[in-house]
Amino acid sequence: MEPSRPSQGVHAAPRLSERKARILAALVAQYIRSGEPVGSESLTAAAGSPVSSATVRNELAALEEMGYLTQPHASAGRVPTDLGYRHYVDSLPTRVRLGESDRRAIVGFFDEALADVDEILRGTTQLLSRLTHHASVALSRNAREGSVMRLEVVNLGSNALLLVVFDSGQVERRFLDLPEGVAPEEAERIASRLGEAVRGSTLADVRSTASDRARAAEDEHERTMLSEVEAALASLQDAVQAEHVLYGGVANIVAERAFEHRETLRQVYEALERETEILELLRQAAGATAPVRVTIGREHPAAGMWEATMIAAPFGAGITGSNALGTIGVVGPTRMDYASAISAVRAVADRLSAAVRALDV
Amino acid sequence: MEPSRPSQGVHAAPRLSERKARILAALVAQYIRSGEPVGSESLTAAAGSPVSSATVRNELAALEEMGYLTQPHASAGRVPTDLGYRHYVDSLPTRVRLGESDRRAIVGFFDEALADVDEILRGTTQLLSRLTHHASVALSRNAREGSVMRLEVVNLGSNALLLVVFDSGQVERRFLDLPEGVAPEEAERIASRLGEAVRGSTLADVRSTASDRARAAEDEHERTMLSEVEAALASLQDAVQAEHVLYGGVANIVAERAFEHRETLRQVYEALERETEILELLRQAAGATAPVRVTIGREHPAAGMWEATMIAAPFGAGITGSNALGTIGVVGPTRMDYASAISAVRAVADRLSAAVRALDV
DNA sequence: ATTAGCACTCTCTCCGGTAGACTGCTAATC
DNA sequence: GATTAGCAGTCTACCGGAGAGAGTGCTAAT
Repeated sequence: MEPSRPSQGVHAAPRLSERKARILAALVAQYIRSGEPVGSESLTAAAGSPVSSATVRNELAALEEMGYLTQPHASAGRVPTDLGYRHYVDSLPTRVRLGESDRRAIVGFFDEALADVDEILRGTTQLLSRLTHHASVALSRNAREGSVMRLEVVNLGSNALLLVVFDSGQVERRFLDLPEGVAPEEAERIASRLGEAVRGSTLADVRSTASDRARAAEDEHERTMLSEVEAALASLQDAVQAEHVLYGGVANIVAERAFEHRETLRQVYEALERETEILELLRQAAGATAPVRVTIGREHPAAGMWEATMIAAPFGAGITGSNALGTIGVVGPTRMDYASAISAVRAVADRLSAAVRALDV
Repeated sequence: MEPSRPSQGVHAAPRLSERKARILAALVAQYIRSGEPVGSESLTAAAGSPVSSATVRNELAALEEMGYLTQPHASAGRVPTDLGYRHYVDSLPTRVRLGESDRRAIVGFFDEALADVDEILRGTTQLLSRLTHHASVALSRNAREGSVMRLEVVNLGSNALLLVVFDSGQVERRFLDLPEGVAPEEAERIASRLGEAVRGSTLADVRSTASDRARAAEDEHERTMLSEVEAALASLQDAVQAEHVLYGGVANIVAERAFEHRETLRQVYEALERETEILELLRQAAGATAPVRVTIGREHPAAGMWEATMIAAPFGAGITGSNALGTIGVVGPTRMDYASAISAVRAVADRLSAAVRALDV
């Protein structure tokens, strides 16, 4: 395995002739359906006007030369490369109609009023997995990047809790040791005063304000209390990992016949578990303006995903775009039914956007 | 596969003779090590005073008759049944010393002060997976069973958020529509007044109090607001699923050589994903007084786990026992290294208990 | 009760042979 | 020049048989 990066192949992908494009598309479609290498014979009808298998063979040889196809072995049919899939996906019609039963499943799911955002997202991954028979992933916007709407201290008896409420509605919490001699009520008052002063600021600003105030405070209780709060905010700020990917339907990966080798399977599970690369892709999809982002095989930065494809779509973006609330997607083998997977992801993302908007605004 | 339940086998497990027990233990240990069916020849040394292979064969035949062993085929060595593993596990010494490097890894992990409870638990599953090379699971006590320490309404601009803080420090939230004409400040006041009144009650009590007060309220704002709150609490109370299992190291399952068949693998992943049975076992372990609970093969209620073993240990219980803060555990093939897996789970649970205590009290 | 010995059974692996599926190439054709 | 028929060549997948190896159960002797 050489670490070659995508679409920068040696062959600069010259525009394909009409016929080559047709043949390539037909081959990819058939390979996706059957999983078997495709021979020239079965493509004679695909080239517009019917041609002989010998002609198809010439075209196939050319497409292989250009990097769109390979052969498992010398006397076998052709199989698409990642570049072949890429061409296929890029030439897919932008809008594919969803099957009626799928459409109904999606509408039905979002009709049931689920109240909690996280729970909706979790359910959405399950929905998406059922629809596509692939593993699905979801990421919601990082709370810590939003602005702080409230600080609250809650006395729990043996210790106290600092709550930080963000404008997204997310809540982070840290345990606090109340300083010796500070009454819980006083602690609560100090925290909420700070909270009112910083309402709408970023976490970093809140922290530095807390630090400033702690230094400036004349009252000793206030000083120690504020530095406690600052310490908690600091720990919040540089927590090991702020956000986590939600997974659904990961059992589908092992059921995937296209992941033939055990080792491939292992690598995919490991990549999913490592999270970093998946996170990266999901974040990119959230930032992009495109409705879906498809990452195929070696286009993945992580070697463990080189046999896999990820389809990701942002949700909850306003008309302004690019400020999505999060991203959902599916992960499956490069040999997947792109048309239906892409439309399922898009449709679910659309509905999810509507559902979140209804809940949130 | 017949749905036979464990240790209620036809053979009522009569006490094994000293020699049978020795042979069985040696066989299980060797099978765990090698993964190959064990022949009589390699057990001649195991029976206390050395005996011939023929004698061992007689004993093996008897053990098979009693249900502790089987043969993959007529002329192969013996392999333990679930009952065989059960006997082996039950006769394992209660305390096995952990390897020095493992011990250091555990201590090292908990030395790094992690601030958030969920994050610690998440990290703990990863630690446990690294130590045992199995998938690990964790469950923390259901917040909704605790008592409510605070109700808080936070105005987010476009809508409002109801926070419910429990004595465990867990926080649940629901979006609220502020009733027409109710000022955010007023809403906050109404909620916090309710919160003060019900401090320490269960969620159900809080809800019924909210409902009572809504009915009794004279002020219209207060009435509508309180019924909003009650609706939110209701949705909290019967949320689809209150608690979720945390998973770590699930890639280890596919790496497990003992899960030879793809289908077995799939079933295990599905069982993990379905969560219900895993939850059930983890809850049972949390309630039990035993330091670890081992569930082997067909002892599992879920058929998908019939080839797997789960080792679970509660953590965070006081000296009173039975009120654990949660449970951690590992899931692997029935053919696993029980001695080291059990001691790893116990050791991690112990340290985790200490860490949580330090954080919380 | 234990053991030596032996016949028997079952699996696993290797091997050669064959059928089948495609290809690439050449030479003829449009 | 593009297309096509025909054909030789290649590679895989599958099958059946042979033989080695491992381990058992049984019998008869100790």
